[in-house]
Amino acid sequence: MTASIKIAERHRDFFEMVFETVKQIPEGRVTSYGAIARYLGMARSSRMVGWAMNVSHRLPEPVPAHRVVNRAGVLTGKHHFGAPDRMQTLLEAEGIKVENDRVVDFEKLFWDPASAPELRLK
DNA sequence: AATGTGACATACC
DNA sequence: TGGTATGCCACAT
Repeated sequence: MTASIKIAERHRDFFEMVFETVKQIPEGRVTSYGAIARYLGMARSSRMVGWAMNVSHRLPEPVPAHRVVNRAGVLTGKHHFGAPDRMQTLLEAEGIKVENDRVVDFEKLFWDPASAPELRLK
């Protein structure tokens, strides 16, 4: 395997697909763990997406993990960004408003990798 | 080796 | 309507 990341062989591809998907989230948009899992054919393994995000911190290349929230738009992973409010800061830097650890207008900003409206419209 | 713990989601009382 | 249980599976202890 390429990097020093410890990922089980048979799931390495899955993790990489997660990273690729996350990297395609447009700036200023967000998606959910479940949407990614569903898109990759592991609808019931959304927790693994969370694990992938956890691992992504060790990746040589940057993965915009802050654009992934739970299905309610809550920043459940904020404690994994070093500083408690780093995730929120990153989001707000992209024009996404956050109140009470929740993305404002989540439904509008939601980007589904399956439908990928941004990619289809262009 | 066995058990517990999650950056989740869904189903069911 | 809201809490609880369960599926999921890599990883830590």
